[in-house]
Amino acid sequence: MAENVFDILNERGFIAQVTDEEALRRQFGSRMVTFYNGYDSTADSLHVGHLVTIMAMMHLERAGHRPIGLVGGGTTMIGDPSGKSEMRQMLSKETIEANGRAIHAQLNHYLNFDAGQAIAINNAEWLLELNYITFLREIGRHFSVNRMLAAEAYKQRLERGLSFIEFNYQILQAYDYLELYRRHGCTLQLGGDDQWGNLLAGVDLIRRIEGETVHAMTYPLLTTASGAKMGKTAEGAVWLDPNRLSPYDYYQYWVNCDDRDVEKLLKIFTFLPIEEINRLSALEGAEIREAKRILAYEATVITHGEDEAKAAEAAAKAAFSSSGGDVEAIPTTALPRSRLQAGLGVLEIFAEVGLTKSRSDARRMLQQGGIYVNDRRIEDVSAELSASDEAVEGILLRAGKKKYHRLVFQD
RNA sequence: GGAGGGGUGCCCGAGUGGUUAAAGGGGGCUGACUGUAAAUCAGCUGGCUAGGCCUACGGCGGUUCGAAUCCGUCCCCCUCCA
Repeated sequence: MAENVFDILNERGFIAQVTDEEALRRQFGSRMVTFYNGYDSTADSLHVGHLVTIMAMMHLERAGHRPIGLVGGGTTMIGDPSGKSEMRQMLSKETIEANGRAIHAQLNHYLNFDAGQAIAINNAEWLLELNYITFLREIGRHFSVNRMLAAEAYKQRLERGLSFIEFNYQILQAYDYLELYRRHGCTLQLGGDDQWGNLLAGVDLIRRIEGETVHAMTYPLLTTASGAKMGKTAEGAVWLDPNRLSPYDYYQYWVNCDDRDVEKLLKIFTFLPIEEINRLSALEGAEIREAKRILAYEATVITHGEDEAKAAEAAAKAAFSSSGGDVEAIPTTALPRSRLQAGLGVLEIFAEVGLTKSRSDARRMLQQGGIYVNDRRIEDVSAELSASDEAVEGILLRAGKKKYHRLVFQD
């Protein structure tokens, strides 16, 4: 008998709050559960912050349950105020639609929409055509403003101001759950812990209208050991779309994680067995890097596939270890050889390939000793690259300790 | 609609006519130490044709030799009243 997927999720740290642990556990053990997780269509790609939800859905799907990937084409028109300090900028309908399509395509990468196991759905389908008065009479009457105002999720906004449009978000999300319950027999909604209030609203609504008990479960909101939100860097989100963040950089994100986070990340972002994770987490000192390499590799396989993961790993090896590896997968820019022959300013090229934000930035970094060409530190601000710098593999540029870029030249 | 308060660099936040590319903190970056970790210490943190110029304190216009700082106007946000 296979292990109950609830226990798997619990053991791996996916569960923050559940409406009824035992009931849900029984459901998982006795029948196929249809569940959903919604995604705002605020961008055309998901990021690592969403990956927790995706991993949980994959676990559930593997256990034979049915995921619904809901894209919030309707709710994104409103904007969720939960835990936010300000109203989000309104997006155009066209943008929201395009984003929704992109997100579904991305989810299909992890879940089996095509195979018919998972269901892709967009709440624009029912929300956009709602009749205001009808909706208020049928759905709105079940919501207590008093209770909504008391909710933790709105606390911050009650101090700073909450517009009526946003105040409706929770109601619409609750209605989504009802709609999915009716259409697909969906009896479980998943979401981040900041969604707890929104999830419960749906559970309550279904109890009141349908007289049925359904469930809600939240994931913990992951933060890194240093306190930052998981999946955010100074440069922005860690995107899952390879066009927004290359597999190489994605791999680097994981391999650079804090020691203290390794165990947690392995449990959530890989499918490695717990025993293996325990072994890796027990490593100490420099050996933890081995665990990080495995984490980075496994996580990259899940999002970008085995080939890209291998390439990213080989590139990392080429850049960071003394032997072996493959420079091919280091981010590379091809330039006409004529530019090299004409003398290519170091500041110029660093800024051009994006290793530094600007020439000024490159100049600053150079003066601080952070600019390297072929692993030789450049001291002269006016230095230029010439044909003699070109090796078989091209020219390797490095900014600081970790950022590499390779130049190749074509006739 | 009325009264009051406010919009400053990635964020928070000082600054109320010149020495202000703008205190301080956070974040970020570089260097040292290391293990592509953390912590610590030091430096840096608008751009450029680089020691000179340009752009910057919500928008536009004005006063002035000179404005983030004064005046006008517009936009936006908050608080109280309606």
